[in-house]
Amino acid sequence: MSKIHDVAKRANVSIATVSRVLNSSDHKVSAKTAEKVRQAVEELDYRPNALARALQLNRTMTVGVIIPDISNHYYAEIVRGIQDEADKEGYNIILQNTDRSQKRIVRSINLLREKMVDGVIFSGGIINGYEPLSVLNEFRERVVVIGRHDVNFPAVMVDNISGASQAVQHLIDRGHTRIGFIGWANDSTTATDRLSGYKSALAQNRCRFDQDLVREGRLTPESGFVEAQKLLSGDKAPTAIFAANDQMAYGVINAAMEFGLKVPDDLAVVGFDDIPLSSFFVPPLTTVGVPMFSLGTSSMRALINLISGKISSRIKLHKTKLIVRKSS
Amino acid sequence: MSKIHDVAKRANVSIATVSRVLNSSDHKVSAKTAEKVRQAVEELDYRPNALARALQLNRTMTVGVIIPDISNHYYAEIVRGIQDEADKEGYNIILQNTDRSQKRIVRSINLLREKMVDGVIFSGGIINGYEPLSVLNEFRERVVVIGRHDVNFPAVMVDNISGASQAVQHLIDRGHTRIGFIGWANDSTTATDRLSGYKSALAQNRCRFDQDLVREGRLTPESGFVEAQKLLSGDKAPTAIFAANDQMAYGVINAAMEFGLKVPDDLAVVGFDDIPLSSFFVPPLTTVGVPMFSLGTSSMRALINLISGKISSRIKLHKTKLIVRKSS
DNA sequence: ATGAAAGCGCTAACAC
DNA sequence: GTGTTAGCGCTTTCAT
Repeated sequence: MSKIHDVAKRANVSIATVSRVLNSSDHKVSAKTAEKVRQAVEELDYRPNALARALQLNRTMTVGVIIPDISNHYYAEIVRGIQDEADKEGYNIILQNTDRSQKRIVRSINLLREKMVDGVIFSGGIINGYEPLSVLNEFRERVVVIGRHDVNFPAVMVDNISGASQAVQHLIDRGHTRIGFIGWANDSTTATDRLSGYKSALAQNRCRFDQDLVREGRLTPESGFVEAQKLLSGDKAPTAIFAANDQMAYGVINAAMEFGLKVPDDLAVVGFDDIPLSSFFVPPLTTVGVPMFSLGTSSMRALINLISGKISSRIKLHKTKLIVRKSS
Repeated sequence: MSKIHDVAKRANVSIATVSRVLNSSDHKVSAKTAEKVRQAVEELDYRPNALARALQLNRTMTVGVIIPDISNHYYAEIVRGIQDEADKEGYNIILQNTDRSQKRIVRSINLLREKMVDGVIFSGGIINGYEPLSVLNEFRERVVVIGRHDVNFPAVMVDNISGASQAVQHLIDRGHTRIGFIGWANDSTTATDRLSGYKSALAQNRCRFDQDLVREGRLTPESGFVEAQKLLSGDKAPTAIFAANDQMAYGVINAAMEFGLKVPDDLAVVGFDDIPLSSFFVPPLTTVGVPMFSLGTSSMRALINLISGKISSRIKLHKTKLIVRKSS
């Protein structure tokens, strides 16, 4: 692996000169010398050592991305957005999965500190009022959070309240009044916001809110299946179920079949997220589309702005979109 | 951000001593001094600068992972496996998406070279006989490839031939003789192997191979839909279709509905991969399970062995498993 | 327009 | 058992 020194020797110049032409510094270098250097670089297939460069410049051009789980489509899509945007500006990312574990979040942050990342994007898991928050503060003005607004960092989020409200309004428009809701444990603003939207649509239409119709799943098809069974086996079963994510909605549809209920005739089902398979599910799932890719790009954009000292608005709210298909 | 110097000063020792206790070097340090140092580290919340460390040690403890697209479940799951294994040994990964573009593959590899990664795991996209191959060679003994054996690197792969063959055998056992196949463009060994398995099962059972029954999709539900339509509208339509991945199988099932065909009664459908939603599809999809997570862990393990100079077998073949559900 | 040399934060060889 | 120092590969100030 050749170093700047080798290039300098081959081009008969000093390493300072090599550095100058490679970084197109404002220091003038004669065209002829520059050409010689470029030639040598080519011949040696020289690549500057990013480590040495970063150490000197105090800029690694890499950012940390902390998420619960990359094998979850939601985060995978966000990460893709982050990377595409990062790529444009020459940034790379180091990915950390936390499975929402407090301990792993702290470990991840500390590791990213050691690796001297230029900033971090955080999504998923609790960070408020806990150790992670203080550790994250080490990054000061270089943190962007996806999906939470209850924390003192710039945030990129989805308007979950209005999204959920739209979904429920749609169901009400279809004539439903007993609408079940399957959410998940309320340690996340996403979960509570979707529940709020559900409640608010109900209230706006003077439908009675019934605590027996709301259940907590665990975001998996399995849990959607289980909770739907409970909802459906009561004596006052709902005629429609709004699942707070698509995967649970799949479980709901399966449960409906189990009960001999036709979707959407006997039971209408609406999901949330619009993951890629939802349009090919049988029946194709009505759902609230979340622009995950855009969440990724815009969080990365915000972070780049932060890093380069530009101020950007502290909260960017992304709109959802109701996608009506055959399950409702 | 405090540095080793600050710690040394606070503990009243030299930086060498600090370094020693932090790296538990075999150089002896008295228990009392060590304690003083640890105290200072704690108080200052000191974290060693990994850049400086890596520059000195010529080891970054990060590896590059090159894949087509993280938003594709298949790769997301592999990456999760890679990361979990990497974590155990203190490695981190830098992720590169290439969308199988030749140019982006080369760019990625060069970037990873600059970042001085300790090794790379490569999956997806063509690398044989092209520029990428020669660039990858820069990493010499520190490359592991997932899914190809036609290239001169240690490889971790899936036994696609026997997997496909199992699937087709299953269909034949169910009484089918006209079995359609939807694969994809044959620039990938995965694609050709799955086709080979299909053919070999046919041959073993003395079923005639009919070129009209094999089609090429593009791995998406949409393309599965389209190709299935073509298969189904011919005058000698198959009674079963084996799609070379689950997503295309979803499309096939949708096409069947379009034709008023009941699955599995009028048309049996088998997929490949077993992505998480397949068990909740309607009907639940019969498919060939690919151990993606294990592909990830075992490729990372192989790479770690390579890095630490241990020899490991050059090819590790992972078995698939036929999962019979309701679509066949 | 070009070169010499300091220094980014760390490890390890060498002194004592 | 502890300290001093060279050097990892680069950028940049200061000379010339």
